[in-house]
Amino acid sequence: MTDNEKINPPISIQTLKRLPLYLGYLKSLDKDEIKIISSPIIAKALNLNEVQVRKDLASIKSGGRPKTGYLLEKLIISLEEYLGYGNMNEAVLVGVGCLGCSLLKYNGFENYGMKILVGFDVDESVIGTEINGKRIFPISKLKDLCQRLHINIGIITVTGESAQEVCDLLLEAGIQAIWNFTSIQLNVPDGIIVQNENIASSLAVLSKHLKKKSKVRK
Amino acid sequence: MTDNEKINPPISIQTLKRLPLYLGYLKSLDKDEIKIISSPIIAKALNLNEVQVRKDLASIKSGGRPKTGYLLEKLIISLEEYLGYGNMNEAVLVGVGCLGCSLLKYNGFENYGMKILVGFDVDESVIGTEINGKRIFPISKLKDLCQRLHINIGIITVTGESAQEVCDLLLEAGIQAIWNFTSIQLNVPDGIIVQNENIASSLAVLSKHLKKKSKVRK
DNA sequence: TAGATTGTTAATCGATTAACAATC
DNA sequence: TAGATTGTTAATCGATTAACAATC
Repeated sequence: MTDNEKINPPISIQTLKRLPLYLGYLKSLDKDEIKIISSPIIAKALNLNEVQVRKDLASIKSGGRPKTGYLLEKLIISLEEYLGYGNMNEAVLVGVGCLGCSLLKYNGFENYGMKILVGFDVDESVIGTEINGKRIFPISKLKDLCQRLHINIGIITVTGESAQEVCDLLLEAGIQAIWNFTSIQLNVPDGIIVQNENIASSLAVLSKHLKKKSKVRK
Repeated sequence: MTDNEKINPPISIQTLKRLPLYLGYLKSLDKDEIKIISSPIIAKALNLNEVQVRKDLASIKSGGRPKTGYLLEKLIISLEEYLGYGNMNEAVLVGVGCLGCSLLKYNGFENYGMKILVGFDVDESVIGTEINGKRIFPISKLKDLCQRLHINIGIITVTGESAQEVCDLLLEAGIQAIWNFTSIQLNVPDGIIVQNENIASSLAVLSKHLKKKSKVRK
């Protein structure tokens, strides 16, 4: 453990995932009307336990005050700072199919500190075109371009069959984090993070729940 | 606890989410070549603990045999059965924007036991059109149509501002499960499941990881 | 029989929740 | 001061991992 970690223990991944929820809720409030907000109110709005909210917020230096609560504006700034929404991470996307295309078109990522610069594909018919201002390059240019642009994040929206291949290519190009939209489990070396966006897992939870309900009804 | 639960304890949500991963991996294997598969092999392929794999597979009746392992074909069938990939859940999608459109175009859901029947929107220019064979209706038809078709799942791909409104409408129409692609936390009564597909949370994990790495490198 | 693997019981680990002191 | 709220320490809960008996 480094000295830094002794003083600022790393927050849990669960807490980290909740921080954007807090931020989203706080930003939805009317800043002119509400100056101060408390953990019980946040907890109620987001269906969370109020102790959990306090603990989460305490883990970033949120400056809450006993009796008073948290200063709304200050809390928003703390969260944005912690989540790094100020300094943009740059990404490339590989696989400009149906899903890839809609991610390229989506402009909301920039609110979360990520910007997709370019796309890659093998399909001649999309290479050279622009989608939402983002140029599509042949996959042969991937390594060179990523290295030159110092890209950190690779988004994989190809089919399952080519996912690992694309992943390896991205790693060769020096990418540090992968956002995986395929249902394949990617093999990466230690230190590289893979975030899986797994539709099948979500659907499994949904449909199991439905099945249970229909059984109860019978 | 019901008698049924005493005999077949409900599996944990974590296990449930991993089942599609097992299935995907097993299906990717060559059935002609591989007849039998063991937990250490599955675990290695998916970067999981082998005890976890065994426990997960034991929770559905997978019929593994000591010394031998699991019969590949039988295991696939057990998983598909448990996940209910045989009987289709029917869904509607509300919000035919950029993301909604690409979900309508995506045909992979049917492999996971879900079928989107129709879409809804307020935008006159999309109402009446078809996307991938799915008709788009005005939102005023939502309640009637969902009730008549006995729809179970509602997919919300509208903007955050109208998300709760749409959610309430879906609940009125008798929907039992909601797949929420907005970053809003939806309020639903007990017994309704909401599965959040939260891009902001995923990005928070990715970018925190990158920040830590760049610090270490300094 | 010996070796390999499953399935289960016990131990460990981590996250959530409860209790409570500190504080404005 | 009394009441409300934060932040932290302790207790609980649930999931993962380890140990091991059962078995082919």
